[in-house]
Amino acid sequence: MTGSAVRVRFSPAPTGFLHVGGARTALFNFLYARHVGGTYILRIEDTDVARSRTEWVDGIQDTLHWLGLAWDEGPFLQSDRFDRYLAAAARMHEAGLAYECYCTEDEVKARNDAALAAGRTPGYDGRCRDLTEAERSERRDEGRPVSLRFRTPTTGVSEFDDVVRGAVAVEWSTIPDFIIVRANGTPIFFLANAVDDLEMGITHVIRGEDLLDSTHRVLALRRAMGDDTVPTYAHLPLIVGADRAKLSKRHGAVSLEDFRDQGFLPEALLNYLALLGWAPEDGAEVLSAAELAAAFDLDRVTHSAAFFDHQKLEWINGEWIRRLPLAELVERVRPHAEARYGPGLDEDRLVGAVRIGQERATTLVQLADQMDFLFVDAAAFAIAPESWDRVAGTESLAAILDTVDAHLGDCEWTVEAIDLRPALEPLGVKPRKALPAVYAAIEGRHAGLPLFDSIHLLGRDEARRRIAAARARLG
RNA sequence: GGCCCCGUCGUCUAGCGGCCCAGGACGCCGCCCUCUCAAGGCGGAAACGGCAGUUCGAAUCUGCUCGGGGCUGCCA
Repeated sequence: MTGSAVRVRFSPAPTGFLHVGGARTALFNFLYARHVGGTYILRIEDTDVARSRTEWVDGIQDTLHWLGLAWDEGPFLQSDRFDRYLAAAARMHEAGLAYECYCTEDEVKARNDAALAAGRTPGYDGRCRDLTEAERSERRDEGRPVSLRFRTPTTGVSEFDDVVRGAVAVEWSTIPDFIIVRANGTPIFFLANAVDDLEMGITHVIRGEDLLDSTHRVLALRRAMGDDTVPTYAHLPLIVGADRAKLSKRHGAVSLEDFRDQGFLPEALLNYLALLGWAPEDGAEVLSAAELAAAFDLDRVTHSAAFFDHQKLEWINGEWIRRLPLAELVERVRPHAEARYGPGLDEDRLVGAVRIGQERATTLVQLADQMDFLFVDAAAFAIAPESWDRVAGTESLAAILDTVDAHLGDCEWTVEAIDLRPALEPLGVKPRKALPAVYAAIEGRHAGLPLFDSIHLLGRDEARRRIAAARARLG
């Protein structure tokens, strides 16, 4: 598993559920590690104590496991490692690479707003950058909060090569000094990120493009720690919502758990997510995790933001439902069916329904819903009003139901013998005209699982009872 | 506002100077199959943002322009 020196990490902030953007990032890290035989690490970036929650730390891990994206090392919690970051920050301070800043958040914000209003470029104005020792002690005596701010270069260019973007360069003069330790004594993302990538020997940083600009600051921090090496960076195109804006917890993002609850298979989600921002050379669309890992490479990652297409996900999910062995599919459907109809379902009916539903299902939930007529209480069974409206006017309906009842009364109880078409032939009504009403009578809806199999699963008595009930509605 | 990134069918993409009057997939439309609905098969409509330039030749290279997005936080 760790045949190469490649070390990658997925490093989510536990400030919410895992959504498709985060899952895709985890997946690409996972696939790359598997492709090259490297190590895939999980690191929780919970430096923002106020917003991180342990339930999200657990939730993210659960979801990752469900997806099959188990990590080789970790999880490492940055909140367990604050001393390291703070020590690094202290060294930078001593070396003059960082300085104490006494500005309050509100003051900085007010000055930024003023700069913007005046048409000037916002960003920390360097007020505390070159304070004398006397000025510093004066501010400390005032009881002002003390944060540590990193001194960025004022001249020159910061440049690095990104696997998917190519060379990315920016003038240092456009990057203001930034906080590395908050006034409350906790470290900031840039610092923790730089320290950990270095200490954990991360060789490839694969993450969203929203972090592209922060790379310059992290690299500056690495150099401040005396390290001139640069890991390989690969910034993935963003996954956007219908408005083409970045997905986030407060903007259009959907929890991966919701997809699970909606009846999507992890195989399908993985498969679809892999196709958002990457495509295999041979153009294949339906691939297993192993096939994805074999074909995946960073140099085929695309450049532009992608819209999450729910319809294509549904299609892939159907493909995966069809590929699952029957017994396996039954186990995937079972929890959804039990959630609806209670535990201890009749096994023959469940397996039978899954068997006839497999070739037409798009989601596990849809499949579980379609078999409701087999599990709902006899007393609770009812024909959907819309369906009855559609079929109530069927030509010769009374005769059709009488004929069906008679046929079910004395035919051999096999799917082949139940076939209603020969019995209906004398009535001169086409099966496609006559049968929807029988579907409604038996399944409660005019379209659903194959009728003859459904009748077979239902059993002779209950099937006839339902036909009789429908017949009674005609008066 | 400043900086950075991106721009091929509705959507996801293939394409890396001639094989492209642009290929595949989802979706959509039509036909076939059919016990309903699906699934499946066949066919169809549908795109290189714009303008210059380089070149014998550009979706592919360059510039400009327009458009979209990201960052600009004591969030990550």
